[in-house]
Amino acid sequence: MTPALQHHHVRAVERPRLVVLGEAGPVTLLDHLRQSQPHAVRQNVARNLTLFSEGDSTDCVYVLVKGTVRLCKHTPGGRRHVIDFVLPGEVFGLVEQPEHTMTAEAVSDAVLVSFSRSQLDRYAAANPVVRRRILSVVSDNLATAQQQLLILGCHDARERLASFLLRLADRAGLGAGNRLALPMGRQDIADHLGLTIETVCRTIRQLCRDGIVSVPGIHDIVLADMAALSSLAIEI
Amino acid sequence: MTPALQHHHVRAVERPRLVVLGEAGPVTLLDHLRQSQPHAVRQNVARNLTLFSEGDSTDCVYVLVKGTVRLCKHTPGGRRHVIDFVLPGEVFGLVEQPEHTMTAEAVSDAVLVSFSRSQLDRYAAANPVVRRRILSVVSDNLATAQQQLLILGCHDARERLASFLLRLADRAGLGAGNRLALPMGRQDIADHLGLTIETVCRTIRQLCRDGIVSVPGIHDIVLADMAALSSLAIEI
DNA sequence: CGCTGGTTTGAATTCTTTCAAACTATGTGG
DNA sequence: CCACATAGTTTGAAAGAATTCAAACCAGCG
Repeated sequence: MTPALQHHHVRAVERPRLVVLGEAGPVTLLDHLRQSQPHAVRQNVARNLTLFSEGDSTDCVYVLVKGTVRLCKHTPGGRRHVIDFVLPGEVFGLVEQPEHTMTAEAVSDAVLVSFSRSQLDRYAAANPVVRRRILSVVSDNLATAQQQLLILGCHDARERLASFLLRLADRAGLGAGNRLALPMGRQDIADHLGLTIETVCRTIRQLCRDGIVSVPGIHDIVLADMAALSSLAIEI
Repeated sequence: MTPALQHHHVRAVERPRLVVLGEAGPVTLLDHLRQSQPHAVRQNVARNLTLFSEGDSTDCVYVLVKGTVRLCKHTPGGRRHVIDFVLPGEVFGLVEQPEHTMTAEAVSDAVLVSFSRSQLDRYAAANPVVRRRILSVVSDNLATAQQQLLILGCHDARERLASFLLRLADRAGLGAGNRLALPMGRQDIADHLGLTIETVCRTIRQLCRDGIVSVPGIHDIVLADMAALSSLAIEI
């Protein structure tokens, strides 16, 4: 796993962007992180491993290179809520508090790069553009959470699941034949949507019977009828 | 409505804080806003009036002085979700996007001060502390939204309502005899908690019968048994 | 006094949860 | 390579909860 390869992987997952001819400076926060901390630690984590827990000090910022991560909150009563899933190319763990407010766990085997938070802060202090990127990330997280509030406000399971699938497809992109990877388990989806695992199963099955999706494998779903799915989901 | 009076009102709603003897500089974002824009416009808005809508340009930042405001998202399908309520002393409308993503409406007759966004940005450009305050506000909004995700993840109405009441009590403070003002209507609460208005009514009634709360007036609720309410709510 | 907007109650329906059991895939050890 | 154990998923049936629809109620107001 050479640095060059690592470099490639980190960039490969980025969203397409306009390329400025001649000089393409750092644009995303990830660009800036890579530029200012070229020797950041890259690590492989196995499925179900905890990356950090609620209460841990926020001394690192992470970028997911490969795999999927879930961000959870646990209640004293032993319940769990999955606030969000992290997809490759996304920054996570960037919190404006001394301690993490969520737990991050690998949904599947994952590869990530961890950057020093204090170093980022020093870099940002001298660089207005980086500050704006940091604010953008937090602001995007806020927008995402508010979008999710809308989904959880839906009264029925079909609507929540349809919305979830569409949002995931939008973020992760669709494969050939509208195939979408579902790396997370059914329980993860349930805890993300405020449902039980049984309801998630039954609702997926229902969408299947209605010909709206098909499920070639547990961790794959084909969005056969996007129009029907969209009309089912909460419109944004 | 003299400037002095306005000054008094704006400060009166602030959270208690330690007073530094001799020199008490600006601490909160509100302090900074007031200091940098001493002639900001103060306005009265009547119940149900819209302050700004989704899509409006974000050229102002607001501070609520009196009354209550709801922040909603509307779907093309005609549904509405109340993302949050704004209480006196709180900043709202501070969004890192060119357009508002929510609609703000007065729940009850309200008084607010609007500050110029561009002026704030210029001020922040030269003042690291103000930048940090702005980031704090956005970050706090994020924490609030994620807390609300936890509440909406609850499978039953009692739990959501109990959590809502406790959170409101925590933010607004309790009056004599654990009295809490509920300026918003039942439909607002329903749209905030992902329930129907009927379920909200019935659940409040149920809490009443169980002696956990009492309802002297539609817009007042007495949290009689805080312990029971806490054990009912989702523990944080 | 009667309207109007908002709230509360009732009864039936629909949906979700719960609990239990069967099933499937995956990995381990023989 | 197969049998078995395990974790996770799916299905079924019954119970419980929320929604829907309808109607009654209530408070503020012209």
